[in-house]
Amino acid sequence: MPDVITRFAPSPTGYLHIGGARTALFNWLYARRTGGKFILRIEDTDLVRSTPEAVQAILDSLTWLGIAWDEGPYFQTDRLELYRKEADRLLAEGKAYRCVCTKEELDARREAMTARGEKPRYDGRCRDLPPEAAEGKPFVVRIRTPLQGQTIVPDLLRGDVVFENSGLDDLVLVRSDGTPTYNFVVVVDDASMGITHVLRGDDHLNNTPKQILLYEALGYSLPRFGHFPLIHGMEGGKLSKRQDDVSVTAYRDKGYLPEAMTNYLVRLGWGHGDQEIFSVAEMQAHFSLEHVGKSPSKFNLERLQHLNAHYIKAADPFRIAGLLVPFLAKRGIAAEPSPWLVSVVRTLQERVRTLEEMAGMAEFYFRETLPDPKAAAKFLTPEIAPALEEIAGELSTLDLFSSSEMEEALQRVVERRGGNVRIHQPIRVALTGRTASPGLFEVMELLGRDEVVRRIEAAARRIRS
RNA sequence: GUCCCCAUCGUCUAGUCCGGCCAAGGACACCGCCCUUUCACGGCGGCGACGGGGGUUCAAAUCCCCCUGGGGACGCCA
Repeated sequence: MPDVITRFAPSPTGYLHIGGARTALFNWLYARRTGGKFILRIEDTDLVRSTPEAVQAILDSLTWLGIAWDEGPYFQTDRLELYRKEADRLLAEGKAYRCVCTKEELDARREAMTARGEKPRYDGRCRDLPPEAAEGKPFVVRIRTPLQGQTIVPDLLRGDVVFENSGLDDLVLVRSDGTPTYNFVVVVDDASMGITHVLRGDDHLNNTPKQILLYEALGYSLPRFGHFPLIHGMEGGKLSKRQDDVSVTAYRDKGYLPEAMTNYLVRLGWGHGDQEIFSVAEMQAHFSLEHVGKSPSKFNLERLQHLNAHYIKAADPFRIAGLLVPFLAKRGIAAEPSPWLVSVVRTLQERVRTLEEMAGMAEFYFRETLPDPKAAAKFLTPEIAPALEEIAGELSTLDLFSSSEMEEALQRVVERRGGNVRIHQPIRVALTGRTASPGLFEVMELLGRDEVVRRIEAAARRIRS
């Protein structure tokens, strides 16, 4: 049995979002770092909102990120028998009770409490109902929370957090349809799976004292708890779909590399001295809970972009070429990984931040695009047309289409025309349609002599007409 | 409203646990300069923070209290 067993327990109600991904990453890294085990468990007890598509999306995202679970995925819907048994035990021992309050009644009471300025909570009116009173009526099972005393959450990151039991609710353990609720199953599962470290988002800190009470009621021993600060959106507050891209897949589809994503996420809330770039192996070697910060961090796209640019530069161009194909396809360009594509990638690698940008910048390699009007107005002027024609002529006579040959050909034309003709930018615009591009001679080489001559002649013709 | 958490450059953070090495370091972004056929890459430099107030101490970014600010939770969601 390993000393450390962590888990990631998402609910399959949507895509894996950034915050969840980081929680998974931290749990995984902590397990790896300590030689422990990392379990994936799908919390699908909300039958209404859970979907198989969401399960698949979560699995895909984790796999894409390279976060590999050692066990699972377990599904809570496969374990209902266990929860039922534990609920019955609590009932039999008097540690839980049946409550026949209806949802409507509860809502009304909650509203009244809020209006009175109290913390809305269950008032406990079914606590001492004789069991027969629930006969024939729909009921939920609630835990009997102590009215007095305190519950202390020993948090790995924050130290002891003290809660007054009087402020805690009699949580619903089993719904009226017989299905168990989150706070109940999470305890039963974490205990039965032998989870040693429950590491999760800060939003669960308030649940933890209630869960501790449940651990005690069930006679389980406590795991260690640690709560990570949340990731905020770019405008502050929770990540919102409106302002931020929240799903991992959204970033994959925009052309971010998984290693950029994990590197970005691991540095959100965690640091190792001044180091910014982490390979997975380095993360696994250095990750520790002591260096996880306590304050929330804001999601910052520019940083992610910078890291992605870094990893694109560092990546094998063969791999990038393969990844680029679908991004080209999105622009209607049918390309296949080829030595030529790899060369194209090489010219673009240090100029882009995402694969999407790379595809956009690569477009001119595949088809002639009309020059940007401003660029044309500045560089494709009537005065330059004769020089362009002359250059096209010179280039078309070349046998070897190499950088040095092209450069000499251009030089000959420039000298013939008095030595001070600025020719590079006009050619660039003629070939790529833009004023910014990879090196001119690299572009010419990849385009090939005939295409280069054709585009330069076409540009000259457009000027004259 | 009640409860809980948090607080170093615009942002991510190092430093905080074990006060002095911090006239606060790195990175992103931004601004200059250099390199250069353009753009980028790269190099060099600049801008820029301990939220406020009280303590404790010879000494506080570091410890304590209050305030302020930010966030989270209050479901038959997870």
